[in-house]
Amino acid sequence: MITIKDVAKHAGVSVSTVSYVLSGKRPISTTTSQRVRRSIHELGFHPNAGARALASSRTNVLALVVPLRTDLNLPVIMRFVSSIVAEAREHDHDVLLLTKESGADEVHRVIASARADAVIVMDVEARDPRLPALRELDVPVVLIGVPADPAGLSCVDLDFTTSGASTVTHLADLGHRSIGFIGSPPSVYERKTGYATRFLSGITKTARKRRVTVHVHPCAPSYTALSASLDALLRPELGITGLVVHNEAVLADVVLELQRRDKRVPEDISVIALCPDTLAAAQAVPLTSIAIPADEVGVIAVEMLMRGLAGEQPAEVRLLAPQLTDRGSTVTAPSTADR
Amino acid sequence: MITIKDVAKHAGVSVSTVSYVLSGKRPISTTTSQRVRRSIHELGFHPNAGARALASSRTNVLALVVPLRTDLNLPVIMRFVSSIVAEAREHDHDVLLLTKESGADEVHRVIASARADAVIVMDVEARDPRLPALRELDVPVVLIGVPADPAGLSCVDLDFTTSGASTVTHLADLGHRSIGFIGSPPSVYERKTGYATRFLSGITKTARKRRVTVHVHPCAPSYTALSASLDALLRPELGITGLVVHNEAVLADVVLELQRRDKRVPEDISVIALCPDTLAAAQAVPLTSIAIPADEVGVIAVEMLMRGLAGEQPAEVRLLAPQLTDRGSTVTAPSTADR
DNA sequence: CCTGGAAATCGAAACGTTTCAACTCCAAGA
DNA sequence: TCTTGGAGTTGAAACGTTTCGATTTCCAGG
Repeated sequence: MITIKDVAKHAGVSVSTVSYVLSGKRPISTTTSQRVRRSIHELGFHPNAGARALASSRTNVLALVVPLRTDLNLPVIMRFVSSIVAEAREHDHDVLLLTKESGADEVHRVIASARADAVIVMDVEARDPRLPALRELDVPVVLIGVPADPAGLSCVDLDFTTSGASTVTHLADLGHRSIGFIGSPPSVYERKTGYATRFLSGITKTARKRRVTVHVHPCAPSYTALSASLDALLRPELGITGLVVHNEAVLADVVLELQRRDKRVPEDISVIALCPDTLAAAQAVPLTSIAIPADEVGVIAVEMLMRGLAGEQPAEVRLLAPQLTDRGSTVTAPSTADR
Repeated sequence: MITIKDVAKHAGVSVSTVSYVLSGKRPISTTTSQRVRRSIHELGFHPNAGARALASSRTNVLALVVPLRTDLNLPVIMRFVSSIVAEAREHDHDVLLLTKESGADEVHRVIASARADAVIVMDVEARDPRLPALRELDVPVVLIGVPADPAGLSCVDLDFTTSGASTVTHLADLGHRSIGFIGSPPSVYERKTGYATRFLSGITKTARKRRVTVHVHPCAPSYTALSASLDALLRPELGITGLVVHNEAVLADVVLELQRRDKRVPEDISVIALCPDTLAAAQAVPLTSIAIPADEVGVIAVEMLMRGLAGEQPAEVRLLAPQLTDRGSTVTAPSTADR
């Protein structure tokens, strides 16, 4: 194994000089610096992470708590994860993977044993039982999602409330008076997952304001469940002309099923989704949608942690403004006569 | 921070004794051991991972290279990941997350800097460019998937060749003479992903042997692509009575589209899938399937690494026998007269 | 009662970094 | 000419474990 000592000898300088070349924490002449760098390169030196961590009490590792429940949309989760990993590398950090199932004690273990410097927690629920434990940790923590009481913790997320409002506003502006909502699986609402609840409340609140009727149907990720939801929503007496979908698992089926039931999109019924842009664009009928900015959220989460590690950064809640892309699946509501 | 010294003092023993209590590498009297354990517990001591790694040259961390391409089935990937994480914890190890995009140098960096002790690589291609670099690493490596030349590397995977054979045998035994195959996205075959190619070759080889005609259609994960594939496969002159599906993304749509085209499953057409059991069972018509044993593969991968770290374990290729579950979506082929 | 050896415990030397205090130059200001 | 001070460099002390060799303790056998 090549150590910093070997590099120092090879470059004809002291060990500490090599260290300073690497960290840049002290001025080093360009000639020395170059000589050292060349030695590092020639010898293929990689600083030992353990020794580094021990001496500096910094591991350069972020712990990431990922939910692996099946009622969540894994592709979306993965987009968060990959953007976080990429951004972490950008800041010369690695990512340690924890699964949500393991709970808060695992996070505590990882921090207490100095395996990681900071924590990102995904899929935070409104009154998440892990919150107190996370507050105790005195390392930077960023939540993806916003709990009921974020005091003392940093959060970043799409502004789901405003997103919900946007979908309704969009449809109401087009003249729709009665709309359906196909939501995430019931279990998601039961656990009071922050984002799902907030999206829905944005919808209902705005609907009330705009005097739009909204029929809410959480929907399990199965054909049967979707079919039942659509049966209920498409009863003629409801006069539904617009549909908001927040459920990636059944999104494709929604479009197919509407077609099968001779409801044309958008002529008979307008559809707007909350989902990643790529998914919205890939449907049989490309869908107008509000994007889930997974990449951006991941980047911001890591940046917040980095500032936290640098000692700046008070706890902060950061909500990203929704962005609605019209792909033509939403149009002016058909007049009553047409129906 | 609580260190081993504090524990030693509190328990009235030497530092090394505490260490031996923890590691069990030397005999310690039960009384001492209990006293030490109690101190550890009372003080809330967690051994510093960096110091430990430095002294023992063992990090107790596994590096896991996860593919995050979107043409792969993320839910399946996640099942691998979560079983790996769980099993790693079972062996007191943590998991460091690397994404495939970063390539082999990232793996090298992680090992060279002693951030991890061993590596699991998912989604290995037939002639994966990372292979040589992985062989150079002198730490245990386990591939999930089997490359063309696995020499010197351990692998574990479902036996996709036999799985392909099984699907055909199953259908042929039921009297089907002409079957369709809806495969993974074309890109997957183009990259010569081991598993997809092997599954397909198992199918075609057995089909030849059993004198069954098979019509092959790789299929992108979109409604349009699926629709085109089905158009082609359902031309009456082909006389297809059985369908093998290896594409989780469009699996649900396959069933719905067949129904829409007035093909009853299984009366008019038998369908068998290669996918996780839960997915097969969740379809509008529960599907006969060959399971993708993600959990088992994950567990085995970790166990192989552990044996490798213990110094046992020569490189080994481990193929898991396919398991076919009949859920009633495959029946005797309709006689020609019926069609 | 002594002896030998196993069982239990201890002390100190690694492990490979970072970082602090200190030291050497050398140039600029007085 | 003598200070002063900053830039560049160094040596050595941490950092918190593990582990090796040595030492003590204990007990059975003679």
